[in-house]
Amino acid sequence: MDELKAEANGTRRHPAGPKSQQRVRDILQAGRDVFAEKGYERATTAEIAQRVGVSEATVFSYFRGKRELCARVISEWYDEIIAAIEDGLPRDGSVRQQFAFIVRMHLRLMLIHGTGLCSLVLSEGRTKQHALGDELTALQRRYTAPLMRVLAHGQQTGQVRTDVPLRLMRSMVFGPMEHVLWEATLAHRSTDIEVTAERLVELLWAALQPPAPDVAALARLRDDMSEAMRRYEAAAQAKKSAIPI
Amino acid sequence: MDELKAEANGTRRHPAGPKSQQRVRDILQAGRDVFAEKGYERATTAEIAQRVGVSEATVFSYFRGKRELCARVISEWYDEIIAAIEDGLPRDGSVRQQFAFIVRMHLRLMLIHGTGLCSLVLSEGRTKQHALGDELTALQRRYTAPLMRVLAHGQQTGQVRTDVPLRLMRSMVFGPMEHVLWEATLAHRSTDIEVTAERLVELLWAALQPPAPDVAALARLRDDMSEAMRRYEAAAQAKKSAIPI
Amino acid sequence: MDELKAEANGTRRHPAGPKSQQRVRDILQAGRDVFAEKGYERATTAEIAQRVGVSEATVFSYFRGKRELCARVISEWYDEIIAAIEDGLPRDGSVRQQFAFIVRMHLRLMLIHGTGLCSLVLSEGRTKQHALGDELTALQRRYTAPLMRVLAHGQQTGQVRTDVPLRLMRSMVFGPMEHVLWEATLAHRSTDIEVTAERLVELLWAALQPPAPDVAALARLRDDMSEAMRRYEAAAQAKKSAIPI
Amino acid sequence: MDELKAEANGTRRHPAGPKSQQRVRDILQAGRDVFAEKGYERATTAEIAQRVGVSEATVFSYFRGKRELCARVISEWYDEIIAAIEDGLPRDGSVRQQFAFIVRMHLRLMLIHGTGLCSLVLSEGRTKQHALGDELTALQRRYTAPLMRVLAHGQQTGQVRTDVPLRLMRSMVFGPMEHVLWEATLAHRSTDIEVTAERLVELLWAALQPPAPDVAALARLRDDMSEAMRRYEAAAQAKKSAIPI
DNA sequence: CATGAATGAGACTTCATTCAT
DNA sequence: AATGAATGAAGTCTCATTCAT
Repeated sequence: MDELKAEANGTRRHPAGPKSQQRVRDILQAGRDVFAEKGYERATTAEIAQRVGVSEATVFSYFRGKRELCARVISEWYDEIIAAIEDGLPRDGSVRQQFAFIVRMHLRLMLIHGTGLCSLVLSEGRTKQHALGDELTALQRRYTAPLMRVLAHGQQTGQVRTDVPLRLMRSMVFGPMEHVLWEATLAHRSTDIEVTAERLVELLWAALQPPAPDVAALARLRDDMSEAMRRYEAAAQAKKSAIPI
Repeated sequence: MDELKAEANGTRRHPAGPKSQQRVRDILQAGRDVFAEKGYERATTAEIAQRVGVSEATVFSYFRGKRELCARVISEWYDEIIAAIEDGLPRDGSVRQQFAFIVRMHLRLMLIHGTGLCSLVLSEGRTKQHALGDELTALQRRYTAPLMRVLAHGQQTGQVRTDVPLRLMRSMVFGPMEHVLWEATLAHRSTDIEVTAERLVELLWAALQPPAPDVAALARLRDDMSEAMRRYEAAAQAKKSAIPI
Repeated sequence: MDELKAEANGTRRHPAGPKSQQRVRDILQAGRDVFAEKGYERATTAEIAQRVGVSEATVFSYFRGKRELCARVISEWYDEIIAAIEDGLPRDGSVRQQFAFIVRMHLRLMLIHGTGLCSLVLSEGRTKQHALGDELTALQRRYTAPLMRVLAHGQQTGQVRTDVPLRLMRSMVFGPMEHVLWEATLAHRSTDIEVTAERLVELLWAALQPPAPDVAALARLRDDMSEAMRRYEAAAQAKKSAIPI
Repeated sequence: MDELKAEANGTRRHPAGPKSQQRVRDILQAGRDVFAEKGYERATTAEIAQRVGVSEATVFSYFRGKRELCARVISEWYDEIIAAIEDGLPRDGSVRQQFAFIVRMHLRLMLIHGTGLCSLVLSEGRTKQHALGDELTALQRRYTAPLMRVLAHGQQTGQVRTDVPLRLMRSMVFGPMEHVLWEATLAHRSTDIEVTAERLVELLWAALQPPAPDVAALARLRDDMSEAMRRYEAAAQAKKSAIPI
């Protein structure tokens, strides 16, 4: 991100005066809003400039172009969110506590700015030929790093299962969160995000725990039995009513 | 979907000749590809026409416009996927088998056409004022319906936890799948999707099970079963040797 | 018009079978409706074809193109209207009666088909480079011929003034009629066209009569006097109130 | 009109710089020419831009679109013509003088820009669903207001007949003028518009006068006047010769 | 520094018209 | 005789981007 900043701010025109820095912040803020609301394609530099109250040309004198501005918006946002999680992480807490913290913070932080940014990242991040590609990947790695560390630590202490690749577990954690966030935006129904967060932690934690092989197998056995019995009973019932004689 | 079809074909110019139908199919195919690759905004009617090998005007004589074409692409794709899942679902299988089937099929079907369509739906579906909005919602409901039924059935038979809203469980299931799919596309590393599917099923199933199963009771059940089986087998064996014919 | 018909019907493809003639009539009818409703530019061959219930290609096999069709529509319409006036004109009536008949018929006939055709002629007739130019001029001459004859006759018998070019009198007659027709269409207020016609006849007839030089001059004198008196009185009044002493 | 102006300028991009205003004027001028020549539909933004010597994009940065430009053209033109008539109207003149002034000015002003604008207004004004509809109606009312006032005044002073609705008289006046203007444009023959104007005034005035003036009474009035004048002149003459200094 | 002004490139869309069948 | 199918040409409009002032 630092090299991004340098690139954006230095290659163009403006020395790093304090006024200049404020301008950059204003533009980034407006850009964040507009990109989040409209998505990359539908956002226009005109609207961003207008929200800042400057001319389009000014925007282009601080940023090389729309794409760079978008890249900066995304990276700033990632920075904030990463900092918030890294700073707040209860280092002395249990693995489960740390895990819960991350999930909770993620959901909270995302919803502060609506899910626009989130899906911006997801949609635009996917596009190849988008120049952002590399930096974005780096950011995403940094972003998921805290969770990865927690999970790895959990594996070492036997609290997290080791029979599944970490990458899959990451999907297992972030996937539902994104999904929940989308639903929260789509449905105007104001989901109680705190309640949802706690439930999600519980569900996820259940999935992440080492399989108590016995119990799981037993449960499976019970389920199979149960199914078999039900099917038998249904069949018996059918026969009875079908053949009254 | 049927009214979509009617709307698209016929209102414009071409009666339902056989050649006409083929053209429609060709355009839909090209549209699917391009929309999937580029997303709605970056896709151009020019490129779609060019891939079919016709002029843009031809495309517009079969579909009212870019948006309608996109809507048709999405709905056709949903139709396929829904049909595949509804038709293939093992109705006599256990809840777990059905669940596993859905997850597996989902991952497979999505990857046939790349993740483009998937994220197209997600990105475009999110945008309000997109006119597609309503039909899309309906399709998504139909799409997730099988899973919802399976989960609900599982809850009735005590195999799926009831302490969490179904909606959250849906996010819990589809979220990771989407995430996995994105990773699969992003990283060119060809993940073995079948293996991943099995692992995902296991993780998810663990999350969905009722919490705190009574281990002791389960063990007792198992023992009773075991005993019963053994007795049965012994009896069978005895019979077999008694009646060689 | 006859050469138009020949041109349209012969140069293309269709021999003059009775079926073919019916087709031509149908298309002309639909064309009349659409051109009248939409104006030349906004009318589309597609809509015309659709109203007839044939394909666009069929329309083009009977008429060389949109422009020719429009020309035919206009000329047919002129034919009708001219015939109606020529046939109905009371040859034994007085000049005033004949004049009144023409005005009345004009207003009636125009309103049968709405003012669309009327303004179509006026708008499109004006456009140079419209190919219709020449034929249209000829038609308009034929169209106004009855009126011109009546007026000329009136001049010979001393019932119509001779101090004004016939051309100007034509404008004097047709101008108000067109204006009235436009107002009738614009305002949905259903003007009683018959009453308006009678009033118009009276106004126009007054204008067309030879100036009884004495009377006119006298009237003018009276008006001037009247004005002078009023001004004087106003001035006196002002003075009185201004200078109370 | 003012809200039109505000709407057009400013909402798009350019603040009201001096250069900007000139551009607006240039574009309006070119727009006026092109719309007048071609009519609304056949006019193209490309041609307008080309005549100004700028790119199409520039035109669209000053006006929201073709329609708004056309609306502005029409309203500017109306403004000019209304101002010219309102400013020049001889307020102290007789009713006939005022009437003659309006007719003369109308014909002159219209011909300055050809009849294109005139028929543009008439053709486009007629089209329903044209968005211009409302503003246009208002403008037309303002435009005909001076004439209406003069006629009403004439009615009060007995110089204009009262047995016919004002609306019909308006058609009676504007109708022939439009017709004359069209003929003037169609026929390249350069009509002497001043002569025509005077003749038209005479014809129209004849139509507007109260019917059946009492010739006898008028003659008596004239004789009285005449006698009075003669007496006055004789007296004046006497005085003049009596007091030579 | 900031911006007013301009624009090239390209998007979607419409429609009269042609032609093989 | 009729038409299904296709399209070239053109139109309106949008927007990121540049540059002289």
